[in-house]
Amino acid sequence: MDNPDQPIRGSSLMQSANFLRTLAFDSVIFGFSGEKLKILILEYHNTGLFALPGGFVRKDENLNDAVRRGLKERTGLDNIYLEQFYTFGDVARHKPEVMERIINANKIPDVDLSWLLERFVSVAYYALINYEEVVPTPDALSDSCAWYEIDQLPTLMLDHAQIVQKALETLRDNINRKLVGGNLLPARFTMKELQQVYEAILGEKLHRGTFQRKMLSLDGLKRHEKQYSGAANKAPFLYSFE
Amino acid sequence: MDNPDQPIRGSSLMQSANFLRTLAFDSVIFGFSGEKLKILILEYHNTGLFALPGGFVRKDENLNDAVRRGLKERTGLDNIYLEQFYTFGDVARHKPEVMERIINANKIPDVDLSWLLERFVSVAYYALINYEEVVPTPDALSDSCAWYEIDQLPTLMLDHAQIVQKALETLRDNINRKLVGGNLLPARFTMKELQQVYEAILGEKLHRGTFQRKMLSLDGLKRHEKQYSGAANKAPFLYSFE
DNA sequence: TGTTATTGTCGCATTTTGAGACAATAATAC
DNA sequence: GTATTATTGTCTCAAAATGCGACAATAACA
Repeated sequence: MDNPDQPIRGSSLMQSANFLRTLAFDSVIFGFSGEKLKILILEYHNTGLFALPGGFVRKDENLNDAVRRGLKERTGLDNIYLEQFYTFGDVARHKPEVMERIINANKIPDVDLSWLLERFVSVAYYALINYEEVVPTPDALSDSCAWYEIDQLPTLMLDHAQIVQKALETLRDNINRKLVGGNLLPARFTMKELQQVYEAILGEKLHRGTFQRKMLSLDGLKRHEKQYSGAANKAPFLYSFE
Repeated sequence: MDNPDQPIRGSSLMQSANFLRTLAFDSVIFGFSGEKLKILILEYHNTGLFALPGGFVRKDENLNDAVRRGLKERTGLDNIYLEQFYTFGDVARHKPEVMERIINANKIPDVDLSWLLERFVSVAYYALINYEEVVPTPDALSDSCAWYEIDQLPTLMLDHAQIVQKALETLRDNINRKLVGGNLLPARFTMKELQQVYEAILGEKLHRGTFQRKMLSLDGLKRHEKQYSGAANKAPFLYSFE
C-alpha cells in the first residue's frame, strides 16, 4: 500500500486530521550503477512485504511538494527531476488486510489508524537520482530501503509492479524527446557512460557512432577536458549537462 | 471546481458517504466540426462561472469508470477513447468560495454539502468524441453544456484553463505516436478531413502530399469506395480506421 | 469537348539514421 | 625510442524518412 513515511516517527502526527483522505502517492526512484538501472524498494518489518516508497499528502501541502518531501526523506536528495506519470485508482488495489498486517507488525502507540484501512487512490511519480549521492533511508515502518536491479525486483505488494512497469514505459517515451540522464550520472561523465544509461533505460544496445552524433547534435552537452583513466588507450572527453 | 454531475438530480445521492473524499476528476472533451477543434464547457446557473465537466468518484467505483460514467451522462456516448493525462493537486486550487457560490445559486434540499467545500485533488482526462453523435447534456447545477472553439473559450474557473492547456499539449505529443482521430470523425472520412483534424490539433498547416504518404504508410487505414460529392472535381476515396 | 477544382501519386532535393571504417591516442611491452 | 593494444572521435556511404513542388486523372458543369 501507499505507506506512510516519516510521520510515524512522531506518532501523534500520524492522525487522519493532518492528511488528505483517499489520496496517496508512490514513487519509482531510478538510480544507475554498474551499468544497471535500479530502483529503491522498501521492506516492511516482519511482513516480507516489499513496496515502493510512498506517502500521504498533508492538508496544507501541494501534491508535488509532498512527493518532494518524501523523496528527500528517503534519499537525502533535493532539487531532483520528478515526473508525475499516472494515477492509479482501481477499487481492486484496496486491500485493507495488507495495511493491517503492516500496522500489526509494528508497535504503534494508540492512535486511531483506521483511516489507513480505507481505499486510497495513488498518484505515481518517478525520479532520476544520482546513485552515488543517495543515502537510502528506511522509514519507521520499514526494515530496509535498498536498490534493486530493475529486472531482479522482489515481488511487490498491491499493484506496485504495475506502477514500476508504467514508470519504465513513460521514461522510455520521454527519453526520445528530452535529454535524460542529468541526475543519473555524476556531474561530469564520458560519452560511453551516457550511452550506458540510455542502453539500461531502453533495454537495448545502441550503435556507438550514431549515439555520439545524436547527443552532440542535441546541443545540451558541454565538453570539458579529457579523462586520463590510466588505461592503455585514447582518453575520452568528459561532458556535463548545460 | 470539479463539479458534481448527475448525483444532484436525486439529492439524496449527493451525500459524502457515497463518494471518495478529496478526489475529483475533470474532463476535456474534444470534438471536431467546421474545421475547428472544440471542447465541451459547462455554465453554472446564475453564477457566470464556466467549467470543465467533472465529477466525483464513488467509493465502490474504479477511477476510470467514474470518468466513463460522467462522459456518458454528459455526451450520451459510450466506448470512447479516454486518456488520463495529469493530476492537479496544488493547494491554490482550493477555493471554497467558488463552490459555495455554485451551491447557493441552486436550491438544494437540506443535505449536508459541506464536504464539497473541502480541498480536492483532480485527476484530469481527455476524450476524443464524434461531434455529430453527441447530445451535450448539462447536469442539475448547470444552465448549459456546449461546444466552444479551442481558441475562443470563455474564462474558466479555478485552474481549468491550465487543465485545457495541458490536455492540448498531451494530445499533440500523442498524435505523433498513435494514429489519432478515430473518434473525432465519422466512421468513413476523406483524407482531407483527416488532415484537417491533424491541423486543428497541431495548430499548423501540413503539406498535403507528405501527409497522405505518411498516413498510408502507417497501415492503420482501410480504403473504401469513392465519395461523389457532386463537386466538379476528382472524387476522393473514403477511409476508415481498422 | 473544354473548363475548373481537387485528388492520387510521383520525382527530386534535403535531412536523418544505421553501420562500418579509419586515424588518433594513451599506456604498456620490448 | 618503437611496436602493440584497446578505445575514442570522426568520417563516409548507403538506406530511410521528410519537405515540397509537379503532373496526370477525374468529376461535374458549361
